[in-house]
Amino acid sequence: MVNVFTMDAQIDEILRKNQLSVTGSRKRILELFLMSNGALAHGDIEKKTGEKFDRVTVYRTLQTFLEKGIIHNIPTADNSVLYALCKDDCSEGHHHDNHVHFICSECGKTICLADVTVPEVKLPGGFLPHEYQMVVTGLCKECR
Amino acid sequence: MVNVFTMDAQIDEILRKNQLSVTGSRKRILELFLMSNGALAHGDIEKKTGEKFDRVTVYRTLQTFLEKGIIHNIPTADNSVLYALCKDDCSEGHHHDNHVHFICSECGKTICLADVTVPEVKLPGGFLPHEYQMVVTGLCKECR
DNA sequence: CACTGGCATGCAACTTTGTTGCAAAAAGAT
DNA sequence: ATCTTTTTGCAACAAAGTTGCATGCCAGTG
Ligand SMILES: [Mn+2]
Ligand SMILES: [Mn+2]
Ligand SMILES: [Zn+2]
Ligand SMILES: [Zn+2]
Repeated sequence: MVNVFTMDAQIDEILRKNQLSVTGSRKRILELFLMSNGALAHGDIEKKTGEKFDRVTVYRTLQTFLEKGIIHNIPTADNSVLYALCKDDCSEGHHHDNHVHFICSECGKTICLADVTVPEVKLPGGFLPHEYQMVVTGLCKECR
Repeated sequence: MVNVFTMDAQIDEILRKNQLSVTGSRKRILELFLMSNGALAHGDIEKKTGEKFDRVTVYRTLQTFLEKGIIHNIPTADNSVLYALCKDDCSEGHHHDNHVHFICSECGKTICLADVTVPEVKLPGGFLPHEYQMVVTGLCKECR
């Protein structure tokens, strides 16, 4: 059971820290990310907020969160775009979410494995790496 | 300069080997993959084939190639869907393309690093891994 | 608490991307 | 050359994402 009081305060703090005005849609969408232990797609958010907010507002809110470094997006092999909360020390333009992502092929859930760091690999000469990303598919705890 | 004669024969062979009838669109799209050293998006193919084939045909051809294991798709953090040729020993359903993919943030090219194998990482208890995928962003040889 | 400038939202209209059913055309087999 | 099966193009549709603009709400000021 999640403590609603502290979550509300947390949401406010995140928005303030990023110099964003505290609005209904931003609070709600941030709440959804905090409640979910996994990643969310645009469609998930639309479903969970119902008719409360316009589709366009959801797009713009996600875009804003991305730019501020509140969320990061996750590479997937299909065309789906997934977003997940960043750790505390991510900031505009500079992310530290170099952790592995796990996608369950059964339930479809995508989970940030915050404790599993992406290993760096040696590249052939000429390539100048900037960021390493890793996605593992398989079965999650519940589905195996 | 690419030898057109051998490429044509190669295209035929690939299609035959996968029990696909040899048609104009399949030949042309396969040719594009063989000529390009990187990955292609649906949009790239549409641009390069011009008005020659219907959009729907391109979608269906890519779908067929995917199912047959002629191409594989590449995870990306944005919403783009990328495809690249599989190695010879890929077959329907069973891919061996466990190599790292490099995306140049300057020119946008995506390259299969066929010789760089994706490292396996140790996951927290409960997760049952099936496939590991890795994407590296940075600057390619030409852009650095 | 009321006022106000600037930012966020909703709406409408539009573009882009992807899907489906079906008839015509092309490919492969005999 | 003829027949059967597969592939293609077209049309219509559905889903996903974008843009401009008027209205509404937020945060700061007095
Ligand atoms: Mn993550
Ligand atoms: Mn590849
Ligand atoms: Zn699962
Ligand atoms: Zn480049």
